[in-house]
Order: sequence, then C-alpha cells, then structure tokens
Amino acid sequence: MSVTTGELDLEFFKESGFQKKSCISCGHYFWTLDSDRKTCGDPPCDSYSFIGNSPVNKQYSLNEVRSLFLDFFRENHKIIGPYPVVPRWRDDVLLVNASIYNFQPHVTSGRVAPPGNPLAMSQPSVRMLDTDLVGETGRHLTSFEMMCHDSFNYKDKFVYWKEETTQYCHRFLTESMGIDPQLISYKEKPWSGGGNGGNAFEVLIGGLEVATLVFMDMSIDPEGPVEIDGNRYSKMDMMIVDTGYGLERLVWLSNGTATVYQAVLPYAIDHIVRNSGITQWDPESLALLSRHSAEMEPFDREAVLDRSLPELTKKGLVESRDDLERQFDTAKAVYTIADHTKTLLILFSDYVIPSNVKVGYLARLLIRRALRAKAECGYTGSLWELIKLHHEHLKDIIKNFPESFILEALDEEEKKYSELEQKGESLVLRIYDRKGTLSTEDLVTLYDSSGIIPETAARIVKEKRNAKISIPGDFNSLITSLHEKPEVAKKKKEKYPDIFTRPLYYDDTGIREFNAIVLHSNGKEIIPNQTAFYPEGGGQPTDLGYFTYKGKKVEMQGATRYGRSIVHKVETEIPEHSRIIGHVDYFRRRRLMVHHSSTHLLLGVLREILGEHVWQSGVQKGVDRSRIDITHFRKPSDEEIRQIERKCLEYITQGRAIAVRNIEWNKAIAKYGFRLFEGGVPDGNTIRVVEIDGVDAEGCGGTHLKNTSEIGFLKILKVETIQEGIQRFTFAAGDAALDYVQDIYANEQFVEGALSTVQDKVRESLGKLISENLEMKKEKEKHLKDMIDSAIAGAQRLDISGSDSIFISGSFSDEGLKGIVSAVFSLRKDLAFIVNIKGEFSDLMIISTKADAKAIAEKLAAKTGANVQGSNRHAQLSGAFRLDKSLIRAILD
RNA sequence: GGGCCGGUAGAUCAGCGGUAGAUCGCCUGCUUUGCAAGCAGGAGGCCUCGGGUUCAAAUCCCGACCGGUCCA
Repeated sequence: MSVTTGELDLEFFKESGFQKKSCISCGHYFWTLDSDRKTCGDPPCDSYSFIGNSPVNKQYSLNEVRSLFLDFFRENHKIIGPYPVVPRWRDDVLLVNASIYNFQPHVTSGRVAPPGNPLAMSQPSVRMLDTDLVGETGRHLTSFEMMCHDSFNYKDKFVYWKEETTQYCHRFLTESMGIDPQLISYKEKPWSGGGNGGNAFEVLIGGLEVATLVFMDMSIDPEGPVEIDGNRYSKMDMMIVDTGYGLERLVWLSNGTATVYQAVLPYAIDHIVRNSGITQWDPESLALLSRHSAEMEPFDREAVLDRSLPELTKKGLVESRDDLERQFDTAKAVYTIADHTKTLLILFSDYVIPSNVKVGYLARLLIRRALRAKAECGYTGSLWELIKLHHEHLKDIIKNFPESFILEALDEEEKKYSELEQKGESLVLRIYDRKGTLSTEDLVTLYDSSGIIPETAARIVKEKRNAKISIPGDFNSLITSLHEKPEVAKKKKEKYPDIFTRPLYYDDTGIREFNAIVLHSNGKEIIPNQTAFYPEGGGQPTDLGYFTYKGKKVEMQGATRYGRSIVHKVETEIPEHSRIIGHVDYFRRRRLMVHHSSTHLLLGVLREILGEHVWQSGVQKGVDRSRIDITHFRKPSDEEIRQIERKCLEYITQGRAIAVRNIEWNKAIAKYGFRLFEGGVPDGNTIRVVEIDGVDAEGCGGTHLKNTSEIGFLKILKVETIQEGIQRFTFAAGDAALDYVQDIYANEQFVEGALSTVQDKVRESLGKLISENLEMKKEKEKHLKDMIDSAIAGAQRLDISGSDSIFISGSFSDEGLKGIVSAVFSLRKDLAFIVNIKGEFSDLMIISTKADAKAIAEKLAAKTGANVQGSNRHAQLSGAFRLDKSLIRAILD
C-alpha cells in the first residue's frame, strides 16, 4: 500500500548496506541490515523480543533519553521548549496529542514561520482514546512525550528532506543510544492525519515502534491522484518533515522491563505498592502477559489470561484462573493510578479545571478512574502525593506546578466523587428494593444518567443486600450504540467576491467620517474600498451609523467581515461604483470601545485576584453592558467581587497606558506566551497585541482606548455560574455604569415611596410586609379547608334508585367549589349532587363514578330549563332555578 | 456542542390526574439521670418557573431555568 514505489529508496540506505524487503507476513516494504530478517518488525508480524533482553547496553531514565535526544540535535537544530498541552492556538482539538499539533494550522499552512527551522523538541502529549486499556496491555499510556526533529521546506528555502531525516534518526539511535544497527527496521507505511499526508517510515526495534518519520508533502484533495486510508491527496507547496520519537518507548526498550510502566514510572509504582499492603508481583508472569498482549490487536483480556494460564500454573506462579485474574486486576489498578496521576500533573500544570464538559471532563474522568483504582488496590496515599512525586521526576519538562490550584481542584473533585458514590448507593438500593433486581436497562440508565458503573452497582447489591446481579457482557457496546447519532448537515455561508476593504478604524480609533467607493453591491449589501465601521468580531458588536449617498441619508444596519472584505448592510439600495460618505454613530462606538478596553482590564484583574488558572472562555461586549466568561471553580464571594471592583478602579485612576502593536507571531509568543490567544487566534503572520501596561496583554483586533483613565468607572452587575467551572461576569463601564447606578437609585426611590419608609429601614419594612403577607395567605388557606371540610361533613344521604348518593348545598366561592368537587371525587360515591346557591338561582354539579352524570343532568335540565355541559363523570347545570334535595329526588326517581 | 436523568418540608426521597406524604432533623411535653434511647403531640411546602390540555395538574404535553451524568 505504498504511496508510490521507490520514493523511499534512499541513497543513505544503499550506501549503508541496507536491503529492501517485503514482509512475508503483511507484505509491507521495509529496510534492514539483517540479511536473515523476513518480517517487518511490527507486531503482530513480530513479537516483543526486548523484554528481559534489552538491545540497549544501558538502562536509561526518561530524563536521560530526553537529554540525549536534545543534545544530539542541538548542534544543527534550534531546541524549542514544550508547548502547553491545551492547544489554545486552535479550536478543533481538545489536547495536544502529537508534536506537530504545535504547528498546525498556522505553520503547516505556510502562513507563519516556524519558531526554528529545523527545530527539535520534546512535547508532552495526552491521548485519552485507549484509556481503558491502560494497565491491561502493559504498553498503553494516557500521556507521553513525543520528541521530534522537524524541518519546513518552502519553494524558496530548502532545509532537509528524506535523506538527512533518516540519517539523523539512524545516527541518534546507534551513536547516542548505542543500539545495534542490525536490529533497526525502517518500515514503509504512508501516513495521514489532520488533512495532510505523505510517505513515512515506522522505525522498529525488537518488535517496538520507537519512532515515525513522516515526509508530509500532500494535502487532502478529493481529485488528488494518491490514496491513503480511504482519502485522496495531492502534492502541496510545502514539504514538511515531521518526526515523532516515543520517549517512553525508548526508555522501555533500554530497560527491557515486563511493562512500559516499570520502565517509565518505577518511582510511582514503588510508592503505591509500599502504601497499599500488596506484595510485589512476579515479574515473570507480567512479562508473559505483556508479550501475549503485544501480539493481540485488538486487545482481548480474556484471551491473554487464557493463553498465559497454563505456563504460569506450571511454574507455580498462580494457583488458579481466579488467582491470575485477581493479580492481574491489582496490577492494573496500580498502573492505572501511576499513569493517570502523571497525566493529571500535565493537565493541571496547564490549569485544566475538572468539569463536565470538554477538556475538563477528561480531567474528571482521570481523577474518578484513579480514585476507583485506588479503592481497588487499597492504596492509602493520596493522588496529590503522587502528582507531587511525578513532578519531582519530571521537573525538566513540566515547569509549571501550581500547588494550591492542584490541591483545590483535587479537593473539589474528591468531594464530588464521594457525593456521587453516596448518591449512587441509595439510588441503586432504591431500584433494587423496588424491583428485586437490576435489569440491563437499569444498569444502562444508572451509568448514562448517574455515572454509576455496573461493577459498582453489583458491589453495592452484594454488600448491602447479599444478592447477585448479572452484568451483560456487551455492556460497553450497548452504551456506544446509545450514543450513536446521525451527522448534522452544516449550514452554507453566503458568498461574496474576494475584495479587500481597508479598515480605517485601526489607524484612528476616533474617526467618525470617511469617503469610500462601492466596489461591490448586490443591492442592500455593499462592499466599499475602505471603511471606518468596525465589523462584528472578537465579541465586539458591529458599529452602526449611516452613509450619505447622492445627498441622502442611508442607514447602515451592520457590518460583517468575510475574508478580506467587510460587507455593510444598508437600508436602501446603493449601486456599484457609487461614491459615498460614511458617518459612524460615535456615541455607540465610544461605549463599545470603553467596554472592550474594560473587558481586558477586568480579565487582568480577575487573573490577579482569583489566580493564574483564570482564562477567558467567552466574551460579549455591548453598549449598555458587557460580559466576560472565565474559567474558575466557583462563584466568587461578595467580598472577592468588591475586591475586584476596587482593583479595577485602582488601575483606572492610575491611568495605565493601553498600547497596540503588531508583532511577528513567534516574537509575540516568546514575549507574552499563549495567553495572547485568550480571545481567539488571528489569521495573519503577525499578532495585533493590545497591552494594558502591567495588567494584561492579548491578541485582539478590536478598537481600544488609549488609557485606562478613559474608562472612568467599572461596576460588576452580576456574577453567575453558566457551566461547571465557568463564571460569567456582567459589568458596565464608563457612562453606561453611571446609567446603571442612576437606575438603581430611581428604583430605590420608588421602593422607599411604596413602603413609605427611608433608605435604612427598607429591609425591615419589606421583611415585615412579607411575613404579614405569608400569614394572611396561610389564614386564607385554613379558612378554605375548614369550609370544604364542613361542607363534606354536612353532606346528606340521598337515596335514588338504590345508589349510594350524597347531596351538598350551600353558597360557595369558585375556589371553594373547586375544592369541594375534588374532595367529593376522592370520596368515590356512586353519585353526588352539589348545589351552589346564587340568590334566586343555583348551579348544580353532578359527580358520578358509575352512572352517566350527563344523562342525569339532561334529565334535570329538561324539567328546569337549565344549560348542561361537562362529561359523563362530571356534569354541570347552570342557571337552573333553586334545586333542592326533594326536587332532585322527585325528578329522578 | 449533543444525548440521558432529575428539580416536592432543613436533609434524603415517595407520590405520578381527585383536599400534599414518609424517614431523619427541629420544637413542646412525658418517660429515662450517660452512648445516634423510648412514648405522645407540634411546627415546617409558590410540589423550580412560564404556557397548554382538563371540571380538576406536583402528576400529562410544550418551553425556559437550575443541577447531575455520559459522550464528542
């Protein structure tokens, strides 16, 4: 399935004596120095041969291999520090799960220069796809470091391509790591991902894929000549070398331990084992299990256990299948905790707040899984201890360690988890006690709606009711099928010609009038050559105003950006080529600017007061008020809010400068970090940085004030939790804030007037009024109830044709009558007559449980001339003359 | 962002068309001089909100809000 044959026949291979072979098992081409080799080296064609038999003469740690790698490439490459694991520079993925993510899409598209060319780095990455295999297969991890040496070749600038890449790889593995060249296979296997593709080598040693060398020179194209994994591709202008070396894999290889966990996380495993009263398991059984699971794709737990059982029993390492399963589960729990806490460290170092959505959910998932595993293996320590321990070992790569943030996040999550457990128990028992069992449907609902896994439900029933329930084997596929859903068609965007509209609002934010020529018009939508109207974007709403066209005023109803053009909606048609004059509604613009600058100020202050974990997650500026959503655990206290307002005022009165600068992408990030992308990612090769001196710096395309003193005054109006971990601040600034205060004052005046009281007595008066009102309501209710009770008590027997009937008569209110009807219904009499006397006349209600009330009503109506309505259970006669007991009996009997 | 579950007394929940319930907690009295004690009595509810259906809605339908949970 090679992209094209021969494209990977490198000079380097020929010169070094490599042979090109076709794998006798999978058919793929591969390159090797070993003339006896017949298979490509990739499982399942080969199995792990390095376990207990490392091809590396030294046992390396993570830090050592990382240093070896970076030192090897330092000579010819620029070494880049790791990027955050939460990719704030893109919105299509939740986490960085490969080093190339750092450069997509801005660098890979050719828009922005890479931060070094060639460059090398080690990028912590998180992959949550196979979370449930962690600890089982011996090789799956939720986080790892991907080391890379990348080069970006442009039409006019060539760096290096296939030859040099492969040489670098081979030299690193043999010279730096000291691996026998005979053991290394380069397997040809095209790669695709993220809309790009190309030829690639998988680098295999001892059955382990330690690196992938990708030569990315194609992009997705439905008409393209080349097919990879079902998609078609064609050549692109750039040629990108993207390599990925699995740091953990290399470390594992050098240690030859039974599982990757022993090689990479020995300190954590030690700590857990020491604090859980379990004895260290036998390395030989683990090695066997690992080898078997390596050969299995997809992984099948039962088959691995079955296959390992005979040999392990013979050696006396396990007593029975149950014993093996127990040992396996305990080991799995230990590895799970060790692995998950490391990933949590990585997430926390980038301020991920656990929650029920997006990346926060992944953090919560890891915490809950770790807590479950903790209970399973009896680990008595805390997740915090382990996270701290990981950090001590990973200081070189994980620089940021926000202790109080992590402690708070963990504390909050553990609290929530134990609440969930308690709730879960009572819920499970309630259902069980009612039904005497738990059906598959119940288990699915329990998991999907309440997060209770079937194993937990079964444990609870067993512990508390000493009963067994069965868990269906296909439970996971049941859940999966439940979540399958049809794809939703995307909306089409309107198309406009590609015309450049020059923005005037950046050069002079105070501009109110401008001349322009209409370059495109489809009647009520025009694209001028230039504009001072700020189009909707970055949470700042559109400017409004009007155009003068042929001496007439034409209202401008909104501007929107489409690519390079700015489309203006106008009230009446303006034809192409017209000369127009634009007039900006400056009152509105000014208020929007005040709110926009205030938003930046507030964000800076929020970060200062609440902590570095505060990130902007959404924003909407307005004319009268604006709002900003930030990441924070919980709603701030009233005192914190007051403190935030005071700090804002402090910066306003200090008159901090607000500077706007266009800075080249890499320089801007080097100076300000990824915080720049709080409000979104710009699409140019420079970033427009708006900086409030000493408070905040953001990439932003909006219009701003020159100094914080122009804000005047900022008042927070409302703080609410709009989503777990997200707080919304609504605020007003400048004269909009004054408007707000004046409104409050007017309301206050009104309340004082209505209560005939003065300001400091308002609360007292209101409290009195409320309690009086409550008392009156209660009294009214009591009266009503007494009335109903006495009416029912005063009911008389009425014997009509042997049925059990009653008769009630009186003068009732609408509400009282309703209550009596309800009360009578619940008495379940055969028949009931309720006469409501209204002066000369009366209404009659007939309530029946057996006979046809409507028929009876019609019979009565025929004699009295009243109107009938209702059903055969409940009929009404209205406007009848005075009906009484004897009259009814006389007519009906 | 989507699916599912839920919102009733201070707490935990039942009721699922006919005058709002249980348990714990609280208050009063009695019994009992020690530990989550016993007996009797009592207070405590805009049944989240807004529409609709119905003679009648906590209950059925629609919508909003809030909470939980699973999945992207």
